Amino acid sequence: MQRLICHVDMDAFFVSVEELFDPALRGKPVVVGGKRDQRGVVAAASYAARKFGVHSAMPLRTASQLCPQAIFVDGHPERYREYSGRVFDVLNTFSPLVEMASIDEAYIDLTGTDRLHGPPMKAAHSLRTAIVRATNLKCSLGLASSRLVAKVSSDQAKPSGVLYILPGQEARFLAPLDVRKIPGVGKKTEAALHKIGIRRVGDLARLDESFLAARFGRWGLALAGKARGADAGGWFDAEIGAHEDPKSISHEHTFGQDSADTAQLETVLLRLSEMVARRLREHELYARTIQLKLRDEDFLTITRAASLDHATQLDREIAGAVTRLFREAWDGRKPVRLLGVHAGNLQTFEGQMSLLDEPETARLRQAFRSVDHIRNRFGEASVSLAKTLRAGLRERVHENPFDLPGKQPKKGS
DNA sequence: TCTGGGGTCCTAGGACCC
DNA sequence: TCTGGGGTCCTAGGACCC
Repeated sequence: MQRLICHVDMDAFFVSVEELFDPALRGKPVVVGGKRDQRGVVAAASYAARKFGVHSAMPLRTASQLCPQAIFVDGHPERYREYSGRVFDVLNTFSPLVEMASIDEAYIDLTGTDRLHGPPMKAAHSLRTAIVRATNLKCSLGLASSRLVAKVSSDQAKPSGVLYILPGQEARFLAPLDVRKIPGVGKKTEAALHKIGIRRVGDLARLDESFLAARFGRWGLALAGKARGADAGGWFDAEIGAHEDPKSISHEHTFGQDSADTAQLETVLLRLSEMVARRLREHELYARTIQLKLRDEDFLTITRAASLDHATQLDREIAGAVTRLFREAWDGRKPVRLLGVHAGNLQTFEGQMSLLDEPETARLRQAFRSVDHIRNRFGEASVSLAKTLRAGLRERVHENPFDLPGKQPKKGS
């Protein structure tokens, strides 16, 4: 069956939500992200502000210079989450296959829903009407046979439009667009492509795959696929709405003023560690690798990581690890602009428990190493011996109620 | 211009193992 | 020891997205 993916993108989301809470903002140049003289960047700008060249990710101070009459407001994440949830609920009434890709955009799989919702354009308009009714917010919709093309087409439909790319027309739709329109092509890749004379997606599609692969590595290969409209690998291929645990959890803080006050810096690290630990517990995840991020007054940024001998979700252990890293990494003189705490190598409960049982896992690992060693030295003749050993060990493993089947260590070489 | 905070994925070198 | 070729894990950094 022909896949039909719809990408929903809320228009000027943060600004529009703020306008709901303060209608006086409507039509005015509005910048969401903080005060005009604060350290920080623009999270969202109203269309009136964009006319002055203000755009998201721009420093607030720059935005203030470009558009002195702009109204600067703080962001309200709780409000955005609330409205994001409403959008999700609406989409969920159209199809169970819904995925919020970020706070203001979603994918919905409408494959095979024409009996229910009518043809693609009709379905899209019903969707948009339902969203407006539930939120009073505008959005743009892109429909296509892949996530990639759906996303690009919703962008082309802005503001407040609907665009459907017919199956088979993907490459024709993409060809005249700037390469920058392809998700994943940022400033650097764009510059690299411009350097070799490639400006539009069509130029990219004409290139040899092997040339792109040689020039841009694995990413080049994906790029070639994308230029032709394919969901080239990774997340783009995944089923819509598949739940996935986060791969990392982090918090960071930029100081209002750079600081070289050890006590203050370590207090912030402690607080960030607590925030990370709390979120780990919320997700019921355990981190094995703790990473410090440190940015100095010259904006020089380093990261230092340490892997623990067991995974944790405890404030104390995370703070301890990150403080050790900090004391090694910071000379105590250069003022610090930013500190961050990052938890990676995340494990679920089961993985965590088998690791807790340390002498047992150490013995197991040792045993498997011996098995592999025997196999390497004595070849095929030893296979049955290895099998027997494994079977025996699996029994032992099962005795541990927290260790689930299928969790044995990986085979050696 | 003076550069947030939360993520994902990729690369590359080195340690270590067999 | 002049020296191979898998593989995994760890760490650091960077591009990119919203």
